[in-house]
Amino acid sequence: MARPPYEFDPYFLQPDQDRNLINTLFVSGLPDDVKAREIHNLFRRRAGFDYCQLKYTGRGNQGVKFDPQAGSVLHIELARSNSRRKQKPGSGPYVVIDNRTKASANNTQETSSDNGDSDPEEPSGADNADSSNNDELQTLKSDTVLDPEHSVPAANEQLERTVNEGAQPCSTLFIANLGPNCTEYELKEVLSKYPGFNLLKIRVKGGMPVAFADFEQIEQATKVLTELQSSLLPSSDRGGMHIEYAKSRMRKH
DNA sequence: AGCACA
Repeated sequence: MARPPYEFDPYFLQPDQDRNLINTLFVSGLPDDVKAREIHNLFRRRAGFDYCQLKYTGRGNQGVKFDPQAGSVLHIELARSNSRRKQKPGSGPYVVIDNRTKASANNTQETSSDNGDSDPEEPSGADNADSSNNDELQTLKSDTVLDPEHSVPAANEQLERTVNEGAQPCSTLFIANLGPNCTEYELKEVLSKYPGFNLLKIRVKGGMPVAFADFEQIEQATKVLTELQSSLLPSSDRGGMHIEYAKSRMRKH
């Protein structure tokens, strides 16, 4: 495949970046048996199209009910961040990642090019004579999205009425995996560097402290969640703190 | 994995 001599995708872009810099589209609502070739054909004539990456996710037919009509409508929006995956020069026009292979049956390979998140070079070297550079992809029972890592949450919510692991954004954070000697003071010291920080409450649950940290805005809580996730406090003795959105907002104080 | 206060 002739590819442009330049890269469209800057690497290592963060999710919070300026939306004007997004040059990746997130496509959902694809049928279970969609083929990467079909997606590629959908966009190949469009100016500036570089490549597509098709990912079969873990959600699928099992118990996911959505309106059959709505389910057949393609939904396209700006991705939350740009695709980082780089094509290998010798590979095909699209990338397939299949995460839904363990529970189901057979094949696990991507057909068209490089694989998932960590892709060391093939130790065997130049074995690219691999004749299977073709377009026949495994068909798996699963929901199908393009590049779901970069998806906008709303897009997934449209597709699934599934159990969402209590991950609704909230302006209060729940902080766990704190050391038994963690003090309100040391935690407050860290949190108060962030804008919008309101109040911290520490409770002891089964001997181990957990904390609730309240912020003015969800966005401010989100920033703290991502930036302080897994970070260590002086009192930490079992790894970094684990931060989630609280299930409910902190009450009046 | 563990989510309280009012």
